[in-house]
Amino acid sequence: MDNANAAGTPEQEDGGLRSRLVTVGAELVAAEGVQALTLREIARRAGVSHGAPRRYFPTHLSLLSAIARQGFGELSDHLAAAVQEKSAEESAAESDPRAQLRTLARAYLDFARTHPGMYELMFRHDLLESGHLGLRETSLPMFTALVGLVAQVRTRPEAEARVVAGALWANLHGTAQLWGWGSLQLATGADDVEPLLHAALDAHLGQAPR
Amino acid sequence: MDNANAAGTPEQEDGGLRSRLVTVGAELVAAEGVQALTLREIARRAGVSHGAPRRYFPTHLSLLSAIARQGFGELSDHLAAAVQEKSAEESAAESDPRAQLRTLARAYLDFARTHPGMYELMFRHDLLESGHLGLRETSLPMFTALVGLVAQVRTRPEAEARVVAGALWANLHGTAQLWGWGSLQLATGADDVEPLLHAALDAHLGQAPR
DNA sequence: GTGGCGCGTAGACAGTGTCTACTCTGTCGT
DNA sequence: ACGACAGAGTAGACACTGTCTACGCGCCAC
Repeated sequence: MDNANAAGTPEQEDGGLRSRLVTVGAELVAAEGVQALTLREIARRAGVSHGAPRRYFPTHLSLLSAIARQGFGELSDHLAAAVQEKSAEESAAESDPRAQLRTLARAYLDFARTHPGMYELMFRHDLLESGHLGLRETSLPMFTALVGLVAQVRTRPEAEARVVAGALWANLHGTAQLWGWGSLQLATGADDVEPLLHAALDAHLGQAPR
Repeated sequence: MDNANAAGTPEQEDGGLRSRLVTVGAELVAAEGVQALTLREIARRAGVSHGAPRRYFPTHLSLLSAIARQGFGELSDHLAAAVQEKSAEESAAESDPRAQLRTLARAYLDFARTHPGMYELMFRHDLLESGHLGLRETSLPMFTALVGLVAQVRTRPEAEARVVAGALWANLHGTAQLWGWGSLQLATGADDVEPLLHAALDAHLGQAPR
């Protein structure tokens, strides 16, 4: 955990088995889902014996936690890229926090839709080390950024921005999860997330002047 | 599956191993969480060999689905009891749909908080049979009731009631899940769900005249 | 050279879900 | 009355999992 390429180096430094295991795990969960994330299967795909990962990850959960940590990084990148791209194509108001929140929320649901396995892993707390530092270190900054944007919009001044941000996050997460399972399609009869996304945004941020 | 006590009889008819397995499973998940819901452990606690459940449940997932089905029934009862009790103590307006939605949402979060293991199982789609009829049969009526109440409130007429109801459900589910994991406490700094519950209700139903 | 040590292998162990062969027991047809 | 039979549960095997331990191999310092 305090190794050279533990947190500093963002991508695999090719040689290291540690990062290779994480990369292989990320590919595996994307290809075959959480169920396929067996310790032995990851080791197999990395081309090592089933005992090798233990040198770097004392437990199966710690390896999965490292994979989920990379997932949070990917999510963070995905969100950052979305707002940047959006603010680039609409050259004018990059400072509109409401528009930023809109693209942020859309990108969040988009990530969950396009990376279902990884997103599931990221919130399967029974598969992650409870006190894993990396997870909170990676996810908390995203949330505080969300709080900052919500505070700028301030549709409901009496409610603390953190609470509104938390409620919005919970709404997005619930939507992602129930949609991923198919429950929301069945319940609402819709075949597109957009209406639910708009409902969540309008609800927590107030009616949009779209 | 087409046995006598398959779906018709609501509670255990004492003798039957089938219902005993479900009961034992429900107790086990309440006591020790989803991880403890092993086929062999359930059989052990039911006092039979590990092969016995196979006579009634062809697969581990089908047994877990039956347990989750009972969980949805318990949730339904819990919600019904809450609104009934509330409308009884406030003798006057039992017809106020907004108040009913309020107690409904509170009861939903309360169930998730007091039955964490069962609630987790109910939404662990990887542990449930995908096409299990009983689950949808039990959960869909609850949702249509929710839709009916939302339609009566009609804060946002342009949005379909089903979409608003779906968004509200997603919000509640996300809150329950993230709160159960501790993420929302860490993010918002709160130690009580109430603010998040109020935020969700105010957001989706409009500011309350409380 | 030789001892240590990082790094990975190989095997054992208990536990799991599934499958199959078997026993027991009560009921029914003749 | 008696044997066939179907329902219900047992017992053991199999492949697979995560963890643990003992064992090699290669490389570097001294």
